[in-house]
Amino acid sequence: MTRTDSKPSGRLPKSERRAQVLAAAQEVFVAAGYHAAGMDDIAERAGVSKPVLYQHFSSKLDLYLALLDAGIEELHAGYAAGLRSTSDNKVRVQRTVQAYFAFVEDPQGAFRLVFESDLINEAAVRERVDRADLAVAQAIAHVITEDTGLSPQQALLLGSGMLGMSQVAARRWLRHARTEISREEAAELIASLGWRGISGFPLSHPPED
Amino acid sequence: MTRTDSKPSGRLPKSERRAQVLAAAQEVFVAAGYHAAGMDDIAERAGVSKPVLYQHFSSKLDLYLALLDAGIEELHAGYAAGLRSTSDNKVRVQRTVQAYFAFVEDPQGAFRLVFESDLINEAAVRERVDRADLAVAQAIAHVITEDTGLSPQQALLLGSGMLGMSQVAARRWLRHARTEISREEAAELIASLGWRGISGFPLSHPPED
DNA sequence: CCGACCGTGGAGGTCAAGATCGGTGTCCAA
DNA sequence: TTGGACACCGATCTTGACCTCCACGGTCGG
Repeated sequence: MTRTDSKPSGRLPKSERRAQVLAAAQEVFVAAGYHAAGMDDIAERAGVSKPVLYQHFSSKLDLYLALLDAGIEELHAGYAAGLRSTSDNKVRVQRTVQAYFAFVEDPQGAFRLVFESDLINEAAVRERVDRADLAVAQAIAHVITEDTGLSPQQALLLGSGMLGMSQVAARRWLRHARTEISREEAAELIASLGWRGISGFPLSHPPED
Repeated sequence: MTRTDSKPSGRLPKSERRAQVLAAAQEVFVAAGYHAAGMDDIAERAGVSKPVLYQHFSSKLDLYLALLDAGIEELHAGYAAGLRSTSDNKVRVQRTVQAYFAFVEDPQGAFRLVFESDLINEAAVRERVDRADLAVAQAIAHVITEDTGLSPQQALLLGSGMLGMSQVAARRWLRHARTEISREEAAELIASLGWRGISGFPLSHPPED
């Protein structure tokens, strides 16, 4: 019985141990937020000691940023697939909103790191979240400019409005309406709200001074 | 000239001194966030000593909650006035969105405490923000149920979508589009987005425009 | 004129949490 | 089998921030 591969606390390859630490850190950060989370908690959750944490990540912030990047990438992959799946802008909006709801429903809770981070004052975090939001808003703005004659600035503002609509509604649905309304129905409702709002704009928008 | 009332550091009535402390604390919290702000900074900013802080507020959290409550009340007063100013639901939506943009533009920056708090994990903070959001969403949901045949749950979800739309768009406008688009135009754009979205739902009254 | 009092100011205590060092067990190779 | 080296763990250090104690100056009553 010299083999102890199945033992969770045994020696693991570096990448596997790193993934384990990341998973544990995500659980703790999601449950408690950045500031309330302790490296002790993360180490205990991962079943390793604190020095092992610092063998993989140079600091608490580094660990958090790795998880934040993964979460943003997860969200990006979700809506990007929806955008490329069709050229029908209405369906594109539906897919994007669906992606937000799916992201929020993810059992790992990565949305807490992207949408509800308590480290938003940190420049690195703020910058990444801003960039992610801008990408989504621009994607929606692109859809808008195809269907309306609004200026890029106006379209981008509307895009951020659509983004906020999806984000906040998805979070409210998850917390307060998940048992009453299915994910698909909720997303469809919000997508209808957004699409009707967008498609109501005139094709040629005269600037009103 | 025995009285030195005009001297800032002199004796002040308790309420006035408290207001001064609150103003200084708001500046520091808005600029740095809760965690990065120090009681030393607040005391220095207010021109008082730390014991004076603790004569007025029992803890840092207490001080923050006082400011958060004031900010929420400011937002509430803004949109509540707009809702009562008319019975035209379209105008109500416009006024509500305008209130969000005005709140975000407030030079004291109270919106940072309500919309971008880095203490959102604290139960007291989360509860107050949730309650404030729910109030707005319910107010909008009431408007929605008047014009559509949606269920209360559906209307509340749409209301939170409208809320998020206004909130996120207002923040983006403040940070990235303030010089290009006026506040009124931006708010009108978002209000149009939301109103067209709402009025497009079935069983709605025919649009007057 | 003088003494007592009250509020201010700066220095310090405490504690939590992030970031590291000696000891140890285990695995591999000759 | 056995020696060596590597990776891990308990215990520790330090920093930083929230929260109170000793000396000082101005004011009011006798």
